[in-house]
Formats: sequence, C-alpha cells, structure tokens
Amino acid sequence: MRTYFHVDMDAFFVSVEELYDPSLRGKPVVVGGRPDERGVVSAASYAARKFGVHSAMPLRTAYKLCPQATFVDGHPERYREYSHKVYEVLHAFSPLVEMASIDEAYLDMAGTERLYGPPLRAAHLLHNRMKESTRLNCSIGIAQSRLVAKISSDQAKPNGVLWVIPGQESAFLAPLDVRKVPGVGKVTERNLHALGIRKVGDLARLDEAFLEQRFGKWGMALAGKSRGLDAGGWFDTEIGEDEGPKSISHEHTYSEDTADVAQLESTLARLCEMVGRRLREHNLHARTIQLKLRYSDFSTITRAHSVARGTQLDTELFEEIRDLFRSNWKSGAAVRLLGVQASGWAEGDEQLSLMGEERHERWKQTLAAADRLRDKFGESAVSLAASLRGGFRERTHENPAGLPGKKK
DNA sequence: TCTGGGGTCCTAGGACCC
DNA sequence: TCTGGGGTCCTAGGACCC
Repeated sequence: MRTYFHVDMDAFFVSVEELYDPSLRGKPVVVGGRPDERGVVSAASYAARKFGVHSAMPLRTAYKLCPQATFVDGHPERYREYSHKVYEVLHAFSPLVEMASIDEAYLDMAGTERLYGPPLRAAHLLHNRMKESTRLNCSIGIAQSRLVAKISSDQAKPNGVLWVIPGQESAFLAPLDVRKVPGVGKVTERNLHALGIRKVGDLARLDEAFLEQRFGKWGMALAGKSRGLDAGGWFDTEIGEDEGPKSISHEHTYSEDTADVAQLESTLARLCEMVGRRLREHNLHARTIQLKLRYSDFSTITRAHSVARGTQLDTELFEEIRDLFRSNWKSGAAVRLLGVQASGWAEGDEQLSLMGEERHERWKQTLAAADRLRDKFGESAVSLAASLRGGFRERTHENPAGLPGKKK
C-alpha cells in the first residue's frame, strides 16, 4: 500500500510578496500587474478572493470588483527562490519528491512510518517545518493515490491537513463537483453538465464503455479518476523522475496591437534570443521551431517548421521564424501577440548545426560570452533585436557574429 | 470580463514507407 | 474498373494546469 502527500503552498505568489512587504498582510492583494494593464491575475490574496477576484481573471475586471486592492507586479525570481526553499524542506523530509509546479509537490511516503509515525502525524510535522523554514503556509493532502492526495490538499485549504483514509476514496469524492477533478476544465465541465453529470459521484455511477464512447481515451481515464485511481495522463509516472523540458518557448503580448514590421521582427528576434539562451543552458538542440501569431480579434495561428539538424543558435532560430512570419502574417493586420517555441530535441550527431563545424564553434563561444554579459547586466545588455531596426539582413551578411556589437 | 506566460498532453489528417 | 493496412513523422489546433 502506498501513501502519497500532495503539498500545495497557500496563495504562494501573494504570500511571498507579503514576506517582502509585510504591510500587505491581511489586505486584498492582486499579483499580476497594474489594474489598467493588459494581463490577468496571477494570484489573489484570500481577502481579495472575498470580492470575487481569482487567478486568470483580467486585471481590469479584478479592479472593478475590488478597486481598493493593492496591485503588484509579479517577481518570478522571488518565486523561484522560495520554490527552491520549499523543495529543500520537502527533500529533507522524504527523498522521493516531485515538484509538480512552482508551488506544489508530491511526496512518496513509502517506508517513512518508522521515522515519522502515522500519516497525519507526519503531515503535521512537515506542516510545522515548512512554516518554520520558509515562513509560508501550505496545505497537505494525504491519500493512497496521487489524484486523491491532490484533491484533498485542495479541500484542506487554507493551511490545513486532510487524510483520506484508504477505502474512503469514493465516499470522499462523490459529493464534489466534477470540476474538482484535475483535467476537467471549463469545456469538459460543460459537456458533462449537458449529460446531467454534476458531481464526481454521478460520474462514478456511469458505465465505463459509455464514457469511452462519448469522450474517447479521456473517458476511460475519467472513469478511473471518479473512483480515485491514478490511471492515465499525468499520474502514471513514478515520483522522482525528472525528464527535462519537452519544449521551450517565449511569447509577448503588446500593450497595444501593432502592424509595424520592424517592431514585429525586432520582437521575434528578442524572443529567439531568449529561447536560444535557454536551449544553451539546457544544452538542447531544437529541430522544430514554431511561430505563434495572435491578431487583434484574438484569432491565433501557429506555424511550425522542422529541420534535419537541431540548433540552439539565436540567428538560426530567427531565420526560421522570420521565414514563417513573412509567409504567414496577414500583411498589415495588427498583431496582439507573438510567440516562439522550440521543441523536438536532436541527439548526438544531429546536434551539429547547418554551419560548418568551425564557424559553429566560434558562434557558440560568441553566444556564451553574450550569455555571461546578460547574467551580469540583465537581458537588454546584448541584443540582436536592438540592432534589427537598421536592417538585419545587411548586418548578418557582413557580420555573422553581429550579436555582441550592440550595448545599451 | 476584452482575455498573460510557460508548459503538457491529445486528436486528427496528410505524407510517406513497406 | 472503385480503392489494404500498418507505422511513423509532421503539422495545427485545442483543452488544461499553475
């Protein structure tokens, strides 16, 4: 028999911001940006949630609901730092830890009984340690499956511990809304409601074959989930396996839509630099490059191209992206968002770029130097994008290593 | 209600191969 | 002359998660 903990930090981004500015404590706080900006709520304090504010809500809407809230920008570095602290606490507690996102983790508690005693006692011990070490609150769900542990940590919020005793899974799940099942979002919820299915119990009573016929592979997984089983999807892999990223992407939404080619291509160059940099950090070479384009009316297209050999070089990424952009952008149409994604890692020999080996080496050294400068002086220290407005073509021709030329 | 950014997984069709 | 059956790779879109 297995015992899993799901540890979920309470209002994580808000709580971290409160550590930096204690005057925020207890107040309605919205993390994500200023109330008049294009963007959505990343996190809302419990005081703000009372007004109906929740994450993913447009900032402007949040402002209408709760104008007295303090709106703060997000600080990803701070969250990464605290996420690491959280991980340290968890890893010291049990070696089998898997961070599921920046603010939540699964622990496999197999064989820890002698050390910590029964599950509830162990969870309270961990709960206290988390608070002492990080000054942050968390909620802990305990169950025989990861799925039920996750749902029970949600039910335990805020700042609580909840153990679903083995054998009680179905009884625990039955009265909950189907939306509580991870993987059931707006659309699936609507589809289930249309069939008269509102509670997890309604789902569990249904015939598996019916669900499969109606929802395909998903239906099968759904049938298992309604009974608390880790079947299908994300819950299949063992805890502790870290396989590295499958894709790396960056995107940008303009504060005002634009149809200015120079501006658009300069943004693409910057996004390519950011993607390239992360590829080099992970020592990955991407074979597939994807452009994402969103117009003013929010209609969105993606266009991808795969090459035989992978790349991690800004300019090679940019050449692919620029071609995709030029052949797919409805010329003159105002653009809301641009995105660049790299995926399909090449391995071994395939990692050699299209360039000759020697030039390739020089390029890598140049980029490594640029990466170091960025570490020191920030993202804008060195830029291909900044040099673009003057005409990228000419520049690349006469100076293939044009990258390090510009300093701001 | 005028809708971020970074990810994962699934589906489905077409190309291509044997 | 009435139309195989896999398998794999690529591409596009969409649901979902935090």
